[in-house]
Amino acid sequence: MREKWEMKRDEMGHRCCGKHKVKRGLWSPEEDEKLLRYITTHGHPSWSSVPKLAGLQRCGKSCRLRWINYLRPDLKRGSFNEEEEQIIIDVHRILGNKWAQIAKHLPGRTDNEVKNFWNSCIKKKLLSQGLDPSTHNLMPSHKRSSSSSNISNNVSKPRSKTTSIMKNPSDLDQATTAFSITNINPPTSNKPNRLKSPVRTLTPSQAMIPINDTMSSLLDDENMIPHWSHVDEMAIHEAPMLPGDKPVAGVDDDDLNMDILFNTPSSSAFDPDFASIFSSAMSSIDFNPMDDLGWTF
DNA sequence: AAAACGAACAACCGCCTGTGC
DNA sequence: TGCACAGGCGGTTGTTCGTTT
Repeated sequence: MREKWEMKRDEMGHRCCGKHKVKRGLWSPEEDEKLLRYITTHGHPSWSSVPKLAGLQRCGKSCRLRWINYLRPDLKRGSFNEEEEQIIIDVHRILGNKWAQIAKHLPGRTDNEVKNFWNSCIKKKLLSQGLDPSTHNLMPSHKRSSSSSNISNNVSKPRSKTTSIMKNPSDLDQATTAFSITNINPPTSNKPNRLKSPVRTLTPSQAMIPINDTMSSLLDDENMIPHWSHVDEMAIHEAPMLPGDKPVAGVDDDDLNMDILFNTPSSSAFDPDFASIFSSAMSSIDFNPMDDLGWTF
């Protein structure tokens, strides 16, 4: 039984769309084609006007979301590979649930995709390893009882550089790099990857970015650690500009800026104590929960 | 074979921020 | 300064479909 307010809402349409009655739910191929055709020829100077001009009974937000998450030609479809997974874990450790920021480091991936992948896959992996997904620290119950886990194989790796690295906040990018975990992935599941949505078929022009070559070029040769500056460049330069697209500002300015990270009060998902935990953990000579993760420095 | 379950992903909702007036 | 609007973002819900029972 649907609530009255829900029925009223459907009659009235979206809040953002005023009185216009709009269609909701999954997009049909016809709608996709209309939107794709309109955006590729006219761009999207104003999303609120796109539905009307494109002949769609959708709200502007819905059109924007559909374009960003599904129709954009520079999107990369398919499963995340290990390098991408590692990037997500590393950046998430620094930024928290800033999916849009994380997605900027993964060319062709959307924040929604990253978020879904995190919630459906990575989160469970971390939990299965006794790691708190929000802090990436070992949970208390696992701190000294994880000997059966493969991550304990690297426990005795020596600490070195990171302590000094973290004394200079401007070196966050290096710190991010230094925080790369090796061998964090649990044994692969017996379950095969579920097929992606069968609705969309890539045309040759939408061919996949050669992720292996691309990503390997972003990795430090010895440590398989991403070069963040290169990732940023990729994110900016590989996405083709389309009509109506605004120039993408360099992410260097705000993404990995230590001052912002540690001083922004509005970062709700970001642990306010992270800065102190982070720095104390890195400078501490005593117990460091990260030891259990096998850092490679 | 069919129902139940669960994983993956698409889409929506509400809030926040930036901008123009 | 305050308001309205559009766009962006993160959290959540809904849908689909493969797997298990």
